[in-house]
Amino acid sequence: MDAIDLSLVDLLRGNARLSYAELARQVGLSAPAVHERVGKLESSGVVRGYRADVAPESIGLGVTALIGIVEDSGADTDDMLESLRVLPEIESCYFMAGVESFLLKARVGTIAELEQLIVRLNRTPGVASTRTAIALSTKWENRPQPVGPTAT
Amino acid sequence: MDAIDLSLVDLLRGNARLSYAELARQVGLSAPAVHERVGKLESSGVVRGYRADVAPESIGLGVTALIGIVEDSGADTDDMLESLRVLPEIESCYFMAGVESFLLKARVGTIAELEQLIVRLNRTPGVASTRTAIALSTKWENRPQPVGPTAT
DNA sequence: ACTCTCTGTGGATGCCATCGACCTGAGCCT
DNA sequence: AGGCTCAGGTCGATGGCATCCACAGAGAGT
Repeated sequence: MDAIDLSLVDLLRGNARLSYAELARQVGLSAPAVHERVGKLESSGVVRGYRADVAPESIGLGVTALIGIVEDSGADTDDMLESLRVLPEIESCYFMAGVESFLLKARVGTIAELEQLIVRLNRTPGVASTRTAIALSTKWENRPQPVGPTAT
Repeated sequence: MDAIDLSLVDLLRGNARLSYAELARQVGLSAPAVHERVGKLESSGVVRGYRADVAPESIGLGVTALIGIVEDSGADTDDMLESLRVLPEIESCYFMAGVESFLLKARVGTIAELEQLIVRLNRTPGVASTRTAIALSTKWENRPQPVGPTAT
């Protein structure tokens, strides 16, 4: 991970569809060299994938909620994780310090679906209680912070 | 937004670097037709961009925190938003229902940097108080939920 | 029925991805 | 010092892809 790798990562976080030729121009290497570097970044796990950033409301996912979960004493955390993982509405799952062991970001189409999700969560073995906060609007999300030599 | 557009969105959320030719094969259209559809999805704002998904710890952002912000009574929400927007550590910002007006997801390299960020937030005009929860680990994040005709 | 529009196909062309051969400099052993 | 080795680069070739253009067919409105 030298400075050129960081530049490549930064460029691809800004636009994942840049061609290798364009990346090569930006970092001052040849296209095959960039191809090899990006391949190594992928296989070493630095770059996990490439995702289109889609406006959620335009695909029928207009409701965003953040849900904290308090575990039962004696609950098996791994089992709980598996129960959470199969719920597609849960887009993110953090294991937290604090009373609430998990913090979930969930996205659904309607409040009714959110209600169903919460009911299902409360029925899940190991869940003692949940606390749901609804996002009225998303100001921004997953903004990539520049990581390289910001000022050039 | 017909079924083919939804398939394209799903495919690109899974792998943003798929070629138009490959997308065309998947949805059963010609490459130029797919090119035009994707172009329209982009210019209509459905597809906002394409991002490489990078393991944050590998670029020196190993600490994730979620920060709730309680506004001063009489604070100007728009001004606050601008103050938050300039802080690059804040990757996501939701305007919430509830006592805490904002919920931020911040990513920094060290706990010391997190401390500095919290101090800065508490000094920001309009901020009455903050509440920070640290993520011990990220189980998954921004998992794209399938949207199209899931079972085919 | 005519025609307008929208969305598709097929063909042509130039750029890009990708492979293989070869080059170069750093580090290290003798 | 001299030379081995290897990581990581350049260059050139080739086949596939992006992208432009001309044109075709389905529906809607008149």
